[in-house]
Amino acid sequence: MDRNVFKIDKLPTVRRLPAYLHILRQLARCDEKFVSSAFLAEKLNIEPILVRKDFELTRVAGTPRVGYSISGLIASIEEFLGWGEDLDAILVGVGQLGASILGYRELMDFRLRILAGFDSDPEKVGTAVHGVPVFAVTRLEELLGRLRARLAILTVPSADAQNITDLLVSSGIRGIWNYTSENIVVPADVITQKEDLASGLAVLCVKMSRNMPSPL
Amino acid sequence: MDRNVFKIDKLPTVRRLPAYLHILRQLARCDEKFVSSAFLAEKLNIEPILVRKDFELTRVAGTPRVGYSISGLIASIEEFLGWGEDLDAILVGVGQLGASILGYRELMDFRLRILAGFDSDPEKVGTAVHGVPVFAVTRLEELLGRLRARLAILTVPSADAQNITDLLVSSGIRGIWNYTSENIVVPADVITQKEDLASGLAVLCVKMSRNMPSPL
DNA sequence: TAGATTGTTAATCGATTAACAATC
DNA sequence: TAGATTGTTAATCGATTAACAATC
Repeated sequence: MDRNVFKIDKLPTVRRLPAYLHILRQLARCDEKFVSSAFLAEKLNIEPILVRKDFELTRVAGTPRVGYSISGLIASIEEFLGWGEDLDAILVGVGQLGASILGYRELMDFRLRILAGFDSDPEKVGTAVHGVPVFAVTRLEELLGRLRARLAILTVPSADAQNITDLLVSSGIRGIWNYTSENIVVPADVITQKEDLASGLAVLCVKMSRNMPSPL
Repeated sequence: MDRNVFKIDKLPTVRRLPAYLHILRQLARCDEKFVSSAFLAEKLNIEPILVRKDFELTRVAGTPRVGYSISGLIASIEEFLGWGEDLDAILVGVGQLGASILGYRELMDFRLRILAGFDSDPEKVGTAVHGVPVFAVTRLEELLGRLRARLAILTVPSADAQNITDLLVSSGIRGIWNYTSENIVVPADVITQKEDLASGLAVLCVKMSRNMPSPL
């Protein structure tokens, strides 16, 4: 089963870490110093013990009766996720979705730095979207040699997904954040993460139908 | 623990169903009639037995040696998700993200029908984005009385998330698909589904750091 | 028939929850 | 001190995987 070399454990925990980080930063902005697992659990609708278990993974220690140091937690989580330093990326496909990602302030909170956008539309080439310069997709290989980004955000039309993926891989990209609806194929040493909006909608629909006998 | 009344089981299965659906429709378009669990498993990088277990939930039956009927599977999955009929929704916050959702063809495949957009920007009010009319957010309550949509897509700035949520809830919305980075608070009988881009990025980052000793 | 694929039943694995001792 | 909160250890729960019988 080596097709999934990158199966990491504690995946549910990793998925929750950014949510903690978001709340912790809000608290830090309000000059709070300590927070309890119960407080965070309440916010995220989970159990306090789960919060403590999650923090165990990041090796942060709390103080009985006081809680966890907010700044300590932020540092530990960032450290664990590798979000302490800028994460350089490029984005391919500057359509409406691509543009909205370029303008998504939250991602900058996580020190994701999108160095360049690429698009095949000559109208877009040469412009800047949310301050990010857009280049022709034909220059991908050339520019990736210079930019040293290892991560690519894929927001092209589904039909182009695999072609562009192949190009990204041969240009040295090691991770692809896939926003298309295609299941792209990559060599074993390249990592992909598929962002699937439909799965969230499915969960919502099933919950709603469980909730109401007649869904309309 | 009644705050999570809508904890459904088989959640991982539900999350995978749209991915099956997507592949099945591609196959149907190619006039394929049957598919094996092994084929689908290969596509999604999971185990064949997991595919069969998932299908068990939708009560679809396969035929030994032949596989599953593609049209039968599509029907069963749609039936299970309640995607056999149009799912009426509204969208609040016609910014770049909101607009990209309005233009997202894939969602129409799932029969999600966005009846109206709402925005506070007078420039946008009265226009149509991807064919969807945009109304003033002040008319939310009034129009929701008429539209009979039960689902709202929330793409407003984080700062407005809770206010708009309260308005949606008091206007009769039963489910909120939350694209903001806020953890919105709703009454126990309203369902929310938070779409968290950061958690996908976290998984990707952790996988990449596991992969490469030095991440750059 | 022989062989491929489903479907069932049991085993394993991992995530969450519970209980409670430690501790500030 | 007493009480609140962490952290540890064990129990439970659910999801995935394995084994193999059923079946077309």
